[in-house]
Amino acid sequence: MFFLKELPTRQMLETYSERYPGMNAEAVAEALRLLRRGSLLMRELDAYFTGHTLSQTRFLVMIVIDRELERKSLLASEIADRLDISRPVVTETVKALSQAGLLSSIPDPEDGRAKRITLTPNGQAVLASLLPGYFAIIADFMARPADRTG
Amino acid sequence: MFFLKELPTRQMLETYSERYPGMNAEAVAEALRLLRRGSLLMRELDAYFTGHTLSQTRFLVMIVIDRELERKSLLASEIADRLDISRPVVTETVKALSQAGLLSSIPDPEDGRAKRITLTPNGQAVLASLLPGYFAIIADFMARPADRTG
DNA sequence: TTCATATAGTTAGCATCCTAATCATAGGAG
DNA sequence: CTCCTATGATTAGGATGCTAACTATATGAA
Repeated sequence: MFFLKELPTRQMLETYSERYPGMNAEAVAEALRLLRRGSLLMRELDAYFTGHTLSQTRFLVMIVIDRELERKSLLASEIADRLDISRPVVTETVKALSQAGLLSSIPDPEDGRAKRITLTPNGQAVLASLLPGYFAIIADFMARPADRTG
Repeated sequence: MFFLKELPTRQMLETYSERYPGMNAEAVAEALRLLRRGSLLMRELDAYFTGHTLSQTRFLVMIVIDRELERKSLLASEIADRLDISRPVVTETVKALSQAGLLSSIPDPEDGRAKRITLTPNGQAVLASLLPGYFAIIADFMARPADRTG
């Protein structure tokens, strides 16, 4: 998260730019807007999931399983790959979601080390119930002018 | 952080769009690109600061003090406001930076509750030494095409 | 002056993420 | 078959963020 509220003014960046000749003031300004805007959207989504006893990561874990077309299950390592998060986080997230009855994991019959993780019917229902609100937050956020996003 | 690696294809979003009529597929696609790109840049910056015994937040705390034009010091609450982070985080960050000799905080003579936090000369030097690399990472990142950012 | 309320900062406790180390199974070279 | 290495998953420990509750000081109304 990057929440610098008042981004540097153009003039401040020019000043830095004189001190640090290699720097590209326009690229920096654009990057800071990107970071700020992304963080604000993330904060809104986090609040949404927290309000539903979930988290961004737990939601995304369910999403990547749900969106598999030819398979019903993923291995923990596959989830970690698709989400670009560390494996311990997957372990912990799957444990929590399983306890909540949203996922189930069964030993892989073809690989004694692996577990196949699937959405339970309840998990599918919860995911389906969350998506409209998720899309609504995004649509609302993207419709706001960038400088009014915060 | 939001690290969904393979963003949904246009077709998948269309499919969701049929299931969830309120959703704006284009806005969602753009939002996901924003989140992914922002997260990747943040990850690169985090790695940079970690490699210099710092963190994004510690760096930003120094930045907002440094960029005050008319004042040399800020209160913890002012830092929290400018960075949009919680006060306990400021407390902890200032403590760590003070122990590292980069900040100093003295009791405010006009308000017995407050502390005035300033950059030490060493803090200014460290900040100055970090900025070129910081700007270089940003410039490099922004120069890469968006679909090759990861 | 006195008390209620607001504000500055800290502490405590929780959530979430990471890396490094560990355990168990797979799979291939010999 | 046996051993070495690779891979799936977990555990342990640390960093960083948050909210809620607390302490101390300030401020203003009665």
